[in-house]
Amino acid sequence: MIERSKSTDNQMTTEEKIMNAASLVFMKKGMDGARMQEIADEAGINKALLHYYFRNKEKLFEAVFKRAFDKLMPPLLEVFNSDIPILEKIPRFLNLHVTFLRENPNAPQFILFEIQRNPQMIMEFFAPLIHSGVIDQFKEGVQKSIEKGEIRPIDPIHLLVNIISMSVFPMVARNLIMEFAPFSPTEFDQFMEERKTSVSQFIIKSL
Amino acid sequence: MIERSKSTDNQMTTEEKIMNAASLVFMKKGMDGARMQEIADEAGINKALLHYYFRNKEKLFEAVFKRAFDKLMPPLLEVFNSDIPILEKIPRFLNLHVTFLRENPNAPQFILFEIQRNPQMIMEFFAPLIHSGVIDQFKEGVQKSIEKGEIRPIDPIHLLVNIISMSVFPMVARNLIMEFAPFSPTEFDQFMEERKTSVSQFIIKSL
DNA sequence: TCTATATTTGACCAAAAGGTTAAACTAAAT
DNA sequence: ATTTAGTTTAACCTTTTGGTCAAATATAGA
Repeated sequence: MIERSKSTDNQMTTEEKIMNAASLVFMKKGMDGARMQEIADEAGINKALLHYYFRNKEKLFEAVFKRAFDKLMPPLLEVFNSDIPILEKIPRFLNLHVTFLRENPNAPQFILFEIQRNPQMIMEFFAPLIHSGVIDQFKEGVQKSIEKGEIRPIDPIHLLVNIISMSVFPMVARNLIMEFAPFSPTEFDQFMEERKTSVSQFIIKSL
Repeated sequence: MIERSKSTDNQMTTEEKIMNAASLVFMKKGMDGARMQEIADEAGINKALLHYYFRNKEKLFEAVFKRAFDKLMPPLLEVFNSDIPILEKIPRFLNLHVTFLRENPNAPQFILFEIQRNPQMIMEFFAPLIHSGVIDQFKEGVQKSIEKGEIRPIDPIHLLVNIISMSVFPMVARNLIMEFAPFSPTEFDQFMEERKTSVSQFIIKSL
């Protein structure tokens, strides 16, 4: 009998196996669409074990969400919090972010959908980030660059939204783009790689 | 007793009431999260009536999806299919699209999520669009503009993805942006209105 | 080896949710 | 007024699904 390709590697602890399987299933199907049985199958264990390690679906989901969130945010902050000038921040951000997205293709869609499903969760996870002053720092950085004449006058929020949009959205619309372009998975991957420089140029040119 | 705010207007036919209620609930909760009972309540009718008009949840969902899709696509195509030069297409597209998005705030997220949930549906809905040659037409238009020296050399697909990203993504990340900016619903609305010109300028400047 | 603790399982359970049905109600046609 | 076709409902059924439990198995310490 042929082995199914599961998230089962014998060296992993059961808890890790569960987390990986849950991550896979939740990211693909969302909280509502995910089935505990499917997660158990994917982890190669019994369903009751899920409840042994994580009390219930909600708790398991939160653990998965938190892990995805904690993997996403640090590199993002690292760039925005640094003191390098805005024109250098942009290519650096795109590099880090596109790399992350390639390794976690379903993360953005997952986070965005769950935010809409349960907006209260935004508070819990994003509140500390919001109050850390990253945004204000970014705004100030842009303002200074404008005063120095390095870039044209532009609303910092619009600029920020533009940057995030162009790096995140293509991953969210991945399947759609692949159909329209049309791209094979490999070609799409290359497309995203190109965007590191392509989008950097695009933004810098417009400033 | 105070009347609840339902999708119930006495002049609507039952079928319309159901479609509107289903649209509301499906858009907010997605296929998996939506409950037939909730749709029935929202429409102010009995649950069995849903099955009388639409055989089952799947069929009802398809009807809702189709309606959303048919409302989204025509204006989009109208602009891209027209023969006006690319530099005029951009502001026109943004105008139409942002206006549509404001009236259907949950449509993009809804469509994107469901495409991921059931990729097969892409084919059914988007196939005719893809084979209509819109994309090739857009590519040619950009190429011509490049040759005429109207815009700098740029990969048309990257350009197209940039345009779509900057207009669609802010609506998908609506809740997030409102928290971060921070914006009230009214302010966010104004923000999107600003983007009609802001993004147009941003793109044109970069070309 | 024997005991105690942690892990894992198969069998169940109760609630939720989609779907069905037969009967009641309405409104138009004869 | 009666019939007929379309509409609406309350009650019910079945399947799915998250969750539980007692028993079995492995693991480590005395």
